[in-house]
Amino acid sequence: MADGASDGVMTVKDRHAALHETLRQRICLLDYPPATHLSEIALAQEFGTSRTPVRRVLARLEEEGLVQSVHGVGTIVTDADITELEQAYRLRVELTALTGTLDPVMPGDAFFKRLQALIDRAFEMGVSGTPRSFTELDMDVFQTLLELTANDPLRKVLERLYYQTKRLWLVRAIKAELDLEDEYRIFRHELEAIQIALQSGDLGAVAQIQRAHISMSFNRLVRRRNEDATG
Amino acid sequence: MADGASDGVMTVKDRHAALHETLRQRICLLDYPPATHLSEIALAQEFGTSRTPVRRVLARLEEEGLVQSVHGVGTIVTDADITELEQAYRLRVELTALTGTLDPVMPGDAFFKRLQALIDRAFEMGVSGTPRSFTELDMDVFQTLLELTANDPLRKVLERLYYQTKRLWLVRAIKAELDLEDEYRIFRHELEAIQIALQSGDLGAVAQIQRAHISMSFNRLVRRRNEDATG
DNA sequence: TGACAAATCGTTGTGCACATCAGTCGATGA
DNA sequence: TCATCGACTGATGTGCACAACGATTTGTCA
Repeated sequence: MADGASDGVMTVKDRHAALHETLRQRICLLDYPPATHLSEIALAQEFGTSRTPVRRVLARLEEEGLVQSVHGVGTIVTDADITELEQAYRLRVELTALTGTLDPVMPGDAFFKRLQALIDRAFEMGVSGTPRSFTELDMDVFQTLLELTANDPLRKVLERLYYQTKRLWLVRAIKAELDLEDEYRIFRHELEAIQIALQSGDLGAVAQIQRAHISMSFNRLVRRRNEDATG
Repeated sequence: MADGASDGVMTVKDRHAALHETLRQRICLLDYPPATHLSEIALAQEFGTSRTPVRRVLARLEEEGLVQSVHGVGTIVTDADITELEQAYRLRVELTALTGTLDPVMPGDAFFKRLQALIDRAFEMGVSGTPRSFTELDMDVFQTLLELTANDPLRKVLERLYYQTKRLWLVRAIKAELDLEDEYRIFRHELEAIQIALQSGDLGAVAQIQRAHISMSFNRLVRRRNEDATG
C-alpha cells in the first residue's frame, strides 16, 4: 500500500492515514461487524501507540458515519441500514455519472494492464470466491476506476460514499440473501463493458456504465428486502 | 443559533459543533485571513477550555480544507486560490443542480416568510452594504435554501463545498476587484427568481436557478482574474 | 420475593506535562 | 564582513492521569 513517502520514513500524517485506512477496511469487510464496541485502549496497544492518535482517527471515522462515539458508553460501529443509507446511495449514483464530465482523464498503458489484471482476478475467482474476497476485489476496482477523474473533491466524496454504502451488499451476501452467482456474473460483465468503453476512449460511457450498475445493485438490494418482508 | 438541545444544556457534541461553526465563520468572513497563524493555546483560553477540544475542531477544519496544521510550524489558514478551488467550484455547480432531483421538499409557510425577510434584508442593504455584511446575508440564504432538499449526505457535501469556495468572492470583493453594484443587483435578482420558482412549486427550477448563478459567479471571478493578468 | 437505590465498573472526554520538530537569532571563526 | 553552526523559541504531536458519564450489578428494605 502507498503508505509513506518514497523513502521508508513514516511521518505523522502517514501513520494517521494508515491507521484510518486499516480501521475503515476492517469495518467495511465486517471484521468489525455493526454494533461492535471498539476499545481505544486495545487499538492503541495493537498499533503500539497511545489513545490520542487513535481517538483522532476514530473522530474522523465518526465524521464519515462508520462509527459513533458516546460518552460513557463506547465507540460503536454503526449499523448498515438500507433505509438510512438510501440517500447516500442515490447521491453516489449521480456523482458517479459526474466522473465522466468533471475532469475526466484518459489513462495510460499501465492503467489498462492493471484493469486487465483485475478482470483476470474476477474470472479466476469464478463462483468459488467468498463474499469477502469479492468485496476486496470490488474495492480495488473502485480505487482503480477513481483515477479516471482528476477532480479531487469529487474523488474524496465518492470514496466516502463508497465506504459508507459498501457494507450493505456484504452483509446481505454473507447472510445468503443475494444470488451470489448472479452478482458475480453481473460484475464480470460490468468490468468487460468498462474495458470496451475505455478502449473506445469514451470516458463518459465508462461513467454511465458504472452509474447504471450501482443503481441496479441498489435495486437488487431493495427488491430482496421487499421480498423477504412479504414472504 | 440552534446550539444545544431544547433545554439549556450544552452537551459535549454541542460545544464541539459550536466551536467548529464559530471558527469556520471567522475563517470564511476573513476575520482570520489566509495565512493567519491560529494558536491552539490562545483559542483554548478564549473559549475557556484546553487544547484538546480545540485540536479536535482544528483537525476537522483541516479535513475540510480551511486550515493546515504542520508539526513545528503551526496551524495556518489556507489560501483561497482560485486555481486550486476550481474543481470544488465546478463540483458545487453540479451538486446544486441535484438538489432539485434528490429528495426535494416543498417548504411550508414559515419558510416563505423567512425567505421574504432575507429578500428584504437584501434590498435594505442596497449598495451601502459591505462585502462582509453581504457575505453574511449570502450565508443565511444558503443555509435556508439548503432546507429544500432532505438528502442529508447531499446537504453535508454542499455545505462543505460552499464554505470552501465562498472566501474566493469575499477576498476579491474586499480588494475591490469586483463590480459590487453588479454583484448585489444580480444577487437580488436571483433571490426574486427563486421566490417566483418557489411560488410556482417548481423545486427543480429553483435548483437550476441556483446552479446558473453559482456558475456565473465563478465565471465573473475567472474573467476578472484574466483581465487583471492581461491588463 | 420483588423493587428500588446506591455503589461499582468500564468507557469516552479533558487537562496537563513532555517529546518532537521547524524556523530564527546570535555567537564564533575564517 | 560574511558564512556557518548551534542553541533557543514557539509550535504541533503524544502519553498519561483524572474527570464525567452511562450501564450493570449488588445490596437492602418492604
